[in-house]
Amino acid sequence: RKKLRLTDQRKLIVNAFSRKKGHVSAEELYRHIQKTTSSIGFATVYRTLNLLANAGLASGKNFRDGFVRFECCREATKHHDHLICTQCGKIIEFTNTHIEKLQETVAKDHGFIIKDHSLEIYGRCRNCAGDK
Amino acid sequence: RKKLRLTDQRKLIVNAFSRKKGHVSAEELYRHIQKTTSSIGFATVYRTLNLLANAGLASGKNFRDGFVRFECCREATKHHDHLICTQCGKIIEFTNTHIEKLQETVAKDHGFIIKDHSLEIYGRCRNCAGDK
DNA sequence: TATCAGTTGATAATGTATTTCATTTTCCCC
DNA sequence: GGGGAAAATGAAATACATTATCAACTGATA
Repeated sequence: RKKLRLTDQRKLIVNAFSRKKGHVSAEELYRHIQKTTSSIGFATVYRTLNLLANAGLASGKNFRDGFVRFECCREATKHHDHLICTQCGKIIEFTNTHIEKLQETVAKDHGFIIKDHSLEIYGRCRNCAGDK
Repeated sequence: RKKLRLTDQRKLIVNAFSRKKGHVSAEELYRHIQKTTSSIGFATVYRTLNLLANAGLASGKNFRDGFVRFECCREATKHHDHLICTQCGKIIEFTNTHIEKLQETVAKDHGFIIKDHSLEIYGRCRNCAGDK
């Protein structure tokens, strides 16, 4: 939040968003806000989330359910990758510096300069492992 | 191609698709086919690509341009990951068994059973590295 | 406080992808 | 080689998440 205006709606959205842990889609956040405060348009939710994303305060991930999920980028939550359960939708975050280093190596081998990357592992979580 | 019917359109689409190397979107393929043979509907291209994907003969990847790109899954082209140049759009494939092993380890640590994964590294390729 | 650019919200529009449905085509069996 | 059921096609309609539009509004600034 640098050179933009601090409006009531933005306060509300940012509050709701940062309170929600995990990975929220714009629509989920919109509906959640609607429950307590009506009169916030969903265009504003989208806009604000994109603003946060551009400002580096949120990041949008496109898993495989057709929409973008945003997560809060606090200082504490540095970069991380995701394990996604295809059964129950659970999302686990992890970091592995060893993998990151190997990615750097791969990139270097191809003359690439990494700007960003995303690694998602899809499968069954502990609880869903038994299900067919 | 197991229990489905072999139609002229499918032959055409599959031919065009397997001839096209690299990563093609349904729309690109559709337009490419239109240039030589009109009278193939757009829906049929989508349908056929999805059939191929379900049959494991193609795989669709969702990079960051908003649509799905399909690539041919030949025997030769086993699983691989991607380096994507955000400047010129070039896509380089790579494999790294070491990274894969580490992914298995991570998954095991969280009680996950991997079914699939996708790793994309975004950055600048050799040619575009200099550009601002 | 007056101003005015930034912001909002309802709605329309966008763009990719899927579905519908009447028509056509393929495959299978005689 | 037909006949017919089932599958496939194409054009258009639809779904769906997201973005653009634009008049009305509002917060920051002079």
